[in-house]
Amino acid sequence: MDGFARNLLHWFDGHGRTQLPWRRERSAYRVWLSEIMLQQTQVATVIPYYERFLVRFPDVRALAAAQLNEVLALWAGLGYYARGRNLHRCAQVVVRAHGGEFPREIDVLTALPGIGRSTAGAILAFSCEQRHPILDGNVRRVLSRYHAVEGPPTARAVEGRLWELAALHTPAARVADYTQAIMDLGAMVCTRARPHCRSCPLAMDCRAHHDGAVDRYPGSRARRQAPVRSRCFLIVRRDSGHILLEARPPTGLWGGLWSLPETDTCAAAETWCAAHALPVRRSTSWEVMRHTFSHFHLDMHPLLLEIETSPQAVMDADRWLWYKDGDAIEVGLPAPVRRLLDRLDAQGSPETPDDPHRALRKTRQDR
DNA sequence: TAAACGTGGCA
DNA sequence: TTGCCAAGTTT
Repeated sequence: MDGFARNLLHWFDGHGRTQLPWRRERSAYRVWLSEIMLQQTQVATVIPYYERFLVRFPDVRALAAAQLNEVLALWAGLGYYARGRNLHRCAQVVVRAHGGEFPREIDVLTALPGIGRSTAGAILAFSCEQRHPILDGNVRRVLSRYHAVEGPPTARAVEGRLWELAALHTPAARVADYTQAIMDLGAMVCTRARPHCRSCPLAMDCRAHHDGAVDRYPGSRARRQAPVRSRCFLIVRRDSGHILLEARPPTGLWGGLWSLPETDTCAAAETWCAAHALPVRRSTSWEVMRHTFSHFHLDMHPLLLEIETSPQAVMDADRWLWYKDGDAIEVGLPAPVRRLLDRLDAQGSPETPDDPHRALRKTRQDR
């Protein structure tokens, strides 16, 4: 064990996070579930989802036996829904092809849906003390500072060097503690902004700290300008308060979730209603709501359509659903759609803005 | 290989 | 307000 790991473990024994839910019982199933949820997602966000999943799906067989729709409904709000779809697929593969036990070989594990190199390493390190490196945002930050690794983290050479360093430092003994320790250090001490180098157990040998250039690492990644997509979302409401939902395609944005019917423009929405024989009694265009994703801005143009009761159109239960909050239906709603419906409940029929630009400003101030 | 994939926290 | 990014993987 090198000095890096020794100092880190010593710090961990006094300062490590011990209260995380997935640290209590380290079955492969629980470690796997937590690792998938934690991909690109902050710890505080994951905790309530993790607890709910464990109650509903106490083991991998329960998860494999569930409907994808229910899994995605429980996943709704976490984001990156391919993780939810892969989670379900992976559970079924584990049950069908591996007798309900997660494989202990890293190559077999990595071949499972949703499990890459880092997640596979974490599962084996935490659940059975196998010596494998991980490379997440924390480890990337700690190592790139400690060794003053230059360059954008996505660059191939940088990526390879960081994996190399991660493998070099990972000890044979106490692998689980070490893996937790380096993530805890990244989350609590070697933070992105204003790291606490005074209380860092590695500061003595940290090249970035020695050079007084901690904020140069990791290097910044190149960003593209986010394009703007403009879409019209139909809030088709019946007198009973039920809202028409449409099943989204199984892949892509919000894949597998339910959302409001979507068209390019509000004008197209009228065509859409005619095509589906929806007798519209009143329509009200709402203020523009801009939602920013990782790669683009979505300008949502909500259009409220109040319709006569019991339309005969839109009857395909696989694709369409009349939904009212409180129904005992498993529905996964994307967060922006959820917010839209919440606002509708809160203020009833929204008023038509007379100035779209003012409306946009107003919306953005609300957020 | 680069782009796609959600959401929320923070400075 | 805006940009960055968090327990990354897939195509």
